[in-house]
Parts: sequence; structure tokens; C-alpha cells
Amino acid sequence: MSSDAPATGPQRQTRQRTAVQSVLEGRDEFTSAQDLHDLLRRQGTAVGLTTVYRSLQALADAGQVDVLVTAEGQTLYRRCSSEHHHHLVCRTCGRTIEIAGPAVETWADAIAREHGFSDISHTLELFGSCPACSSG
Amino acid sequence: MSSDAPATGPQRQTRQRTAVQSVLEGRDEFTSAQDLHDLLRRQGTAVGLTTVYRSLQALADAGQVDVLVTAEGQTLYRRCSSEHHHHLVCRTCGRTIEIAGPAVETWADAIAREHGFSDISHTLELFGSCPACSSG
DNA sequence: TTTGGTGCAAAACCTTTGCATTAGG
DNA sequence: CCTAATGCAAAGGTTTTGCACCAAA
Repeated sequence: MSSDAPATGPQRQTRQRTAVQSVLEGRDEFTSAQDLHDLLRRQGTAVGLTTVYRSLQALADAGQVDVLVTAEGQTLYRRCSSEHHHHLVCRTCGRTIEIAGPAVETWADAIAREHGFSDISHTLELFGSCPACSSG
Repeated sequence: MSSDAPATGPQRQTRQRTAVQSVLEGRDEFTSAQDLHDLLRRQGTAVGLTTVYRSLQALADAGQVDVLVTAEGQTLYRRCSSEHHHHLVCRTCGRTIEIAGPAVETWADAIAREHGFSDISHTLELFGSCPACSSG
């Protein structure tokens, strides 16, 4: 699924939206809406939780942030290069490394075609313990 | 993560557990606890929603069902061969095909080691339109 | 001015937990 | 009998929605 809707982007640039975007810029880890909300508050730029959710949805629709759902069902967001890629996430400290794996894309397409499926998309995330966390 | 705990399996075989298991046996698609609960009721074998959840957790712990979290954060279950594998799911009709992709396992381990990560696990699901649904 | 954006409070959802009751072994 | 399992009701946690007010353009 290579996106689709022309993504009727936001029409007004507000203080809140700018704040949400800027916090995301400064983060490398996947973060939940609630955590983002806390960060904003501590940072002094108060933004309603509802607005954080709405801003993130908008950014996601516009393809400006990656969305990931944890095994617990919580939705996490992260700014990203608009290209397709995956992540290697440390399950202890959350450190994230972007991975471009054309090999997987190729494999996925082959498998799909083999079964007659079309319009393929896929989700793939790697989890593990990073050097720092596994040394303990 | 290739499971772990000897999975202190259930100690008693009850009418409810049997019912949940049998419904899963007859299904090829990933199904939510709530839908399973509805199916059971319509089928005449009433089981409390709580029990459905608990039974599914037990089955998941025992490695007898696959667990998958949708993009909406809903948890879906499906009976499966206990080996590690992935799925190719039709996003229209839900038809599911099991895929054994050692290639991905190998690739994931390589990438992880390359970054010094250990104790690797991963999630991978393919979505697309099956032959029947894409012909329309 | 116009209309999209904001945010509080409340609702909607899915899932888990407390606890008295039931029933498998 | 003994204790795991059940199921209702209530709690918990995340995300969405209703609506009056605010502010970007």
C-alpha cells in the first residue's frame, strides 16, 4: 500500500501543531501520544492530550511519522524519513535503529505473488537487547 | 524469542475451554476475543467473555494459538502449528495463509548481530488482496 | 469574519481484575 | 473435598467524540 489519499493536510499552522512536530524532531525513539503529551508539558509547551492525538493522526495520514502498535496494543509514533524501512528496537531502553531491508521487500513480494495476492504491504519490526542493555 | 516457560498449562478441562478450542479449530481467520465470544453464543455454547479472554491467554501462553495485534490495537487469535512462521492475510476477506520464511529469520539475526543486539525476536505480517478479492 | 483548531469532560472500546459461586479431579 | 475455573460487575488504560470557545488566515 503506497499510501493513497492526497492527504488533505492541515490548513492552519498552530502553536500546538508546531510543538508536537518539534518534539518529534528531537526524538529518536518511538513514543506514545501520552508520553509526548507529558514531554510537552514538562517542556513548558502545554498542549491538550486530545490535540496531541489529533496532531499525530494528521502527521501519520500525511506520512510524516511512522506508526507502530506494540504487542500491548499501544500506538507509538516516530518521525521518519518518508522512505519505507523497518526498525530494530531495544526492548529495554527503547533505542531504535532504522533499517532499510530491500531483501525483505523482495521476499515479501515474491511470496505474495506466489499465492496470487496483490497490492501487498507488510509490517516488520525487530526487537532485542542492545549492547548497552544486554551487558548487564 | 522462541517461547520459554514450560507454560504451566491448564489443569482442568472444562466445557468452556473445550468450546473455545473447538471454535478455533474450525476457523482459518484471525479472530478477536469478542467475535469468538459472539460465535460461541450463536452456536449455542454460551461462555463468558472473561473466560474467552482467559482461555485465549492460556492457549497463547501454551503456544497453541498465534497472536496478532492489528493496526487498531485489537488482539486477534488463530490456531496454528506451533512452529514459528508468519502470515499472508487478505485485507478484504481475512483469508490467511501461513508462511514459513527461514530467510527472514536468518536476515533478522544477521541485522541484529550486526548492530550488537542479542535475544532477538521479530514481528512480520504480510497484507494484500487475495485472488478472489482483487479480481473485482 | 470565517471556519478550522483546541481542550475539557464524557463516552467508547478493549482488556483485566476482584470476588463469590460452580464444578472438575 | 479441594481448589482451579467461571462469570458478573467494576475498574483500568488508551483513544475518540461532543461541543463551546479560540485564533489563524
